[in-house]
Amino acid sequence: MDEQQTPTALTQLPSWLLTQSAAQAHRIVTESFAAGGARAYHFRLLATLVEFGPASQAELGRRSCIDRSDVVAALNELEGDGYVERSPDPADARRNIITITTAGKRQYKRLTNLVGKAQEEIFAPLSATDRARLTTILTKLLGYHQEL
Amino acid sequence: MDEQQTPTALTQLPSWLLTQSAAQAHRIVTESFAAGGARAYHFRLLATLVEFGPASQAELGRRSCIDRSDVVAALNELEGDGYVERSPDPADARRNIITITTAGKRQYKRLTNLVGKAQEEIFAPLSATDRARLTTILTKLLGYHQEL
DNA sequence: CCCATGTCAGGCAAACTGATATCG
DNA sequence: CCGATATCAGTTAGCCTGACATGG
Repeated sequence: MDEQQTPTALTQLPSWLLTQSAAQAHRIVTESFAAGGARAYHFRLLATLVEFGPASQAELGRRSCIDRSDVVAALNELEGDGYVERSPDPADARRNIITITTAGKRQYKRLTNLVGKAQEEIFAPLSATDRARLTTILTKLLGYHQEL
Repeated sequence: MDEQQTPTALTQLPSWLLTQSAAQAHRIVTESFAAGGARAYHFRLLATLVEFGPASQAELGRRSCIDRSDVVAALNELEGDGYVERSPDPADARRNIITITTAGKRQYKRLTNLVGKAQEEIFAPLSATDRARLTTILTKLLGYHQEL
């Protein structure tokens, strides 16, 4: 009797479609990470360390698009789990050099695996063509908003 | 020297593209609403009232995809601004019937205008074809995740 | 008895702001 | 003096859970 009635003022609004489907994706990804005892911030930081090597906290924050103050907290947790190590930078006393540990690399692989499965769950209804188009369009969109 | 270096593990992850561009969109929309002294919840509720007419709070929550408890708070604010009115349902003593006021309709038009401008800002880099494709794909995606 | 409703209290992850001490 | 760094404290909007009294 009472159908799913969402106002067309929302349904036909591009930004609504974007934020709502992102919310679904976010929920699924968050659950996946939780199964690995982690949060999105941890994955982002580990990925950054794996791809670019050791770096200061500020540098990590810029590369992973995480605020400096949030980097502190996330690194505390990663350090507590033995996934990264903090050491003072001999060349600049203000900085810590963050290094990923062997356990950290293992955890990163685990999380990569989990997030991969989450992709399948999220984008299940889309054809290969749709997925490719979506990726292309969103890359364009994101690139535009990041360089401003 | 130090290019924008975001790990490809993120850059090439569909859910990352989705959530990050949604974050940009969300930020722009939020700023637009703030300029009208409102939040997204207010717009959602007003749109629901305009399209479907007076309804109980629970019904409003279902239609606008807002949790019952958040509906209470948002309606308090809308009522405080004179945009909606609460009245007891004579047919069911548990319910309030929420009605949008004339001022509320005016506010809704204002917000519709603001959110429209936000769309242009958000999707500026996309061609008409890209926008149409994006809308189609996201509609498909959202429909899939909502009916489960 | 079970379910729906409105309300309140509170948590939670992400993103952000501001202040501060330290160092280049 | 200016700017970058690491840290801490605190805020926010959105989403969510649990509890509870009341009424259908």
